[in-house]
Amino acid sequence: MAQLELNNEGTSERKTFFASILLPVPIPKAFTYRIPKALESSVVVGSRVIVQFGRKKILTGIVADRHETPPEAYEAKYILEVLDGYPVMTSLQIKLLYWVAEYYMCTIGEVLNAALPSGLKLSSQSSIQLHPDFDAESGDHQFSEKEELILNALKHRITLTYDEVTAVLQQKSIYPILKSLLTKDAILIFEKVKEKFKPKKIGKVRLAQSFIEDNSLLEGLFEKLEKKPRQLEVLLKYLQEVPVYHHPEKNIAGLNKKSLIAANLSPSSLKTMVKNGVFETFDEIVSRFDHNNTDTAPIPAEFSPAQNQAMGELMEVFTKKDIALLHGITGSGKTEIYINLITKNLENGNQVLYLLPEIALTTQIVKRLMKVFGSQMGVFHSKYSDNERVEVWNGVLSGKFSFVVGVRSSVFLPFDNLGLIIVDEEHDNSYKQFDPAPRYHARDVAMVLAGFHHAKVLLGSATPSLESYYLASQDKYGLVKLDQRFGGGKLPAFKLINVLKERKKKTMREDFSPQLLEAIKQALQSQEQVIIFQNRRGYAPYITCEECNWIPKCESCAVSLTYHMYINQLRCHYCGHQEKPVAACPACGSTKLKTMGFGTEKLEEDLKSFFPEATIRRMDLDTTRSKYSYQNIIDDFEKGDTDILVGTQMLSKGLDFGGVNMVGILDADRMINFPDFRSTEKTFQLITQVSGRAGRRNKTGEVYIQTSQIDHPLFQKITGHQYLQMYKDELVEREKYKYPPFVRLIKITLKHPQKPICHKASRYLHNLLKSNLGASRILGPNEPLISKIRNLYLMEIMVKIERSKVNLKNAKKALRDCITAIETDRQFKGIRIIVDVDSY
DNA sequence: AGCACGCCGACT
DNA sequence: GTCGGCGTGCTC
Repeated sequence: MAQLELNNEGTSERKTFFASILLPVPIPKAFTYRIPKALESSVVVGSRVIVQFGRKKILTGIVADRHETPPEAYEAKYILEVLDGYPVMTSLQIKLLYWVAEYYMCTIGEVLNAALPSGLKLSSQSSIQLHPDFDAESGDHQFSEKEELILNALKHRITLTYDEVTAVLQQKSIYPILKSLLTKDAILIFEKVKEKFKPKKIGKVRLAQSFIEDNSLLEGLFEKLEKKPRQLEVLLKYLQEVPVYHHPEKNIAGLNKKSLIAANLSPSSLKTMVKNGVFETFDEIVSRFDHNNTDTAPIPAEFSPAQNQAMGELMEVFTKKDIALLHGITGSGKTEIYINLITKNLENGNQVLYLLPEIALTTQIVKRLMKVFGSQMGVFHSKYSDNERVEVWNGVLSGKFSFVVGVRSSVFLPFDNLGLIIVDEEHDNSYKQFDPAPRYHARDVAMVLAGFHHAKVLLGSATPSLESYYLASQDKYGLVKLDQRFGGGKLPAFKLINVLKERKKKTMREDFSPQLLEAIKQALQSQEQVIIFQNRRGYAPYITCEECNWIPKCESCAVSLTYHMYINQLRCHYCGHQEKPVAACPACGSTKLKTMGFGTEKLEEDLKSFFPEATIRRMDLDTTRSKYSYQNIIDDFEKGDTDILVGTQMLSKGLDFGGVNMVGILDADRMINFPDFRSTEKTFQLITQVSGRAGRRNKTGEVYIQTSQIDHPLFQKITGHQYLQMYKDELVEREKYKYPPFVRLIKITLKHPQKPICHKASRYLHNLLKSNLGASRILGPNEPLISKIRNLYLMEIMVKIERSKVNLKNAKKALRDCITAIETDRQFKGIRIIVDVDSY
């Protein structure tokens, strides 16, 4: 009987398993592959696999699902290989990817592309080699001259990549020739796959094991080396560092090659000893994140009464709600509260994610958190290399990092047990990804992620976004306030300067009012540091000819070129195009060219001439491109080496300086008048944040704002620290004109190299949308402020959807259909349509 | 997105 | 005739 059953089992059709594979390509679906029997147990949800995609491409994919239904329309290909012995993604993560793709209207592949560090992606490169059975002398085939060229090249090089073949042939079309060689069995085509992630290794040495097992051998060694003093030195140094007599087990771990040789010992002696079998060398894989200070410090200062109360309220709120907004003014000590909450969560065995805007991350706060949380904390930063990112990813996966501080893309890390997500500086718009899809908002994704994990979310800001504050006031989120500065510090005092008046009186020196200059002088005299804020980089936003008003423009974008003096270049801030400024106007020949407007670079230069004694530095995109330059500028300022720091909005993010007492804000008008429904909110946030850098514990900080609209109502709210008032007034406006938070905004951008086609397509799309969604929901089409970028003409359409889920889903479906209709219309061939959900 | 394949003009 | 241009359609 038993035999029979066994037979049955053997002959009955064996189950074949299939897997849906996510591939990092912008195609809106998963692909079904067959799981080979040998890999049946290792292919699980979240596994990283290698598959062939198309004729030759080989890609890394992620298993999203396993099932037994064979696809009907085609024959599934086999999964070629499973990388890693464990899944690199969790099922919750995959769920999140699908949510992001759905919500932000992009493909799952695009989301995967953003989520997976590129070090975890494999790419393949096609190469050719001689066919092993190929005999050049046999004369079975005739080869053309070009085919001979390739065969010859393959005699010298074992393999050639396609690029190299192109180089050998000096022509672009290589495929027919390769095909011909292939049919003649002269070559093989294969794919070279390379793993990008390289673990960091350090070279180490240790004594050969025989010396450890037998002490007498070691004694003998000393005798042998008596006449070789250089080698003896090496041996003695090693024994000094690794006391194998008393602790023989320490020999296994060995010693860093570098530290052995560092003490002026001879590398060649060591080499000889390795050759003679005294020492053996080996590599140790180490983490790129081994912090030299693993000593953790306890939570520093005691809570102030205000902090204590806020903490209590937060704990209370979290028993009822999953999301809380901590509205704490600058300097009120939000970080201590965060640390306390993080600690509590980690003690409960939960993971914690702490999100920060990009540039706030390089600074003090990371150092401080590192002191508290030590090696269980991972840092995920955009300036990190691929290898470093893969290590953080793996660290989260393995449990090494239970706490991650990171930028927006860290919402995609492989957490499996989150207890808390903190979104600090919640209002900051760098949480929203603009350019390549997925155009996601990390704060909003974080809330969904937290929902999957049943985790809490804490949003923190001194100037909360209108959206968050509105939801908090609607009781959707808990709201906790912290409105006293830690240690009794005072909020800065504002002084508004009417530049119109000063201009009339002709008292302005370049772009500085006499009041501002006097204040800077005073501050410098009392050894205080000064921050000057101007939200525009470069020297001058444009140059113009005094005779004919000609302005140099970018050849591929509809913008004037910004003049950068330090490199004497005109630069386009949209496409990066650079050119040398002309000496004479090409329109009229006049040499009277002057710079107009001002950026940080000009302010820096002017200040240098006004205050030649002072050390002045500049912080903007141009001075912070490299990995550590930002840190260096901050460090120098903290140390007091810099007297005046001129900078763009970078200055507003997460910095905390002790020595600053005054801040100057130039050209506030430009921010207020920016044509964007958020300009009021953004200006308020930016000025409040920059002002927050001013003021020490014992002294009230001063903030000088230069404006030509001194009566603008926003200034009263800023100078009076009236967030609530701003919020109320702004909400009235937003409701009246139907803007967020009352609706969801979806921005559609159409791009085409020909202006008429772009405009026509946008009109067609507009009409389609109107008839599908109702005219009141559609705005535009508008030509954006910058109507052409990189030789593509732009048009924008805004869609407004009421805040209810049913509407949003239906609306997106309709939107999708309308866009597809335009995309497939032959008259609009080449049109690119970009959808940005919750556009900023 | 790549990258084949196919059809078409232009140049040794 | 080949070479390279670009338009079109597919990828499990």
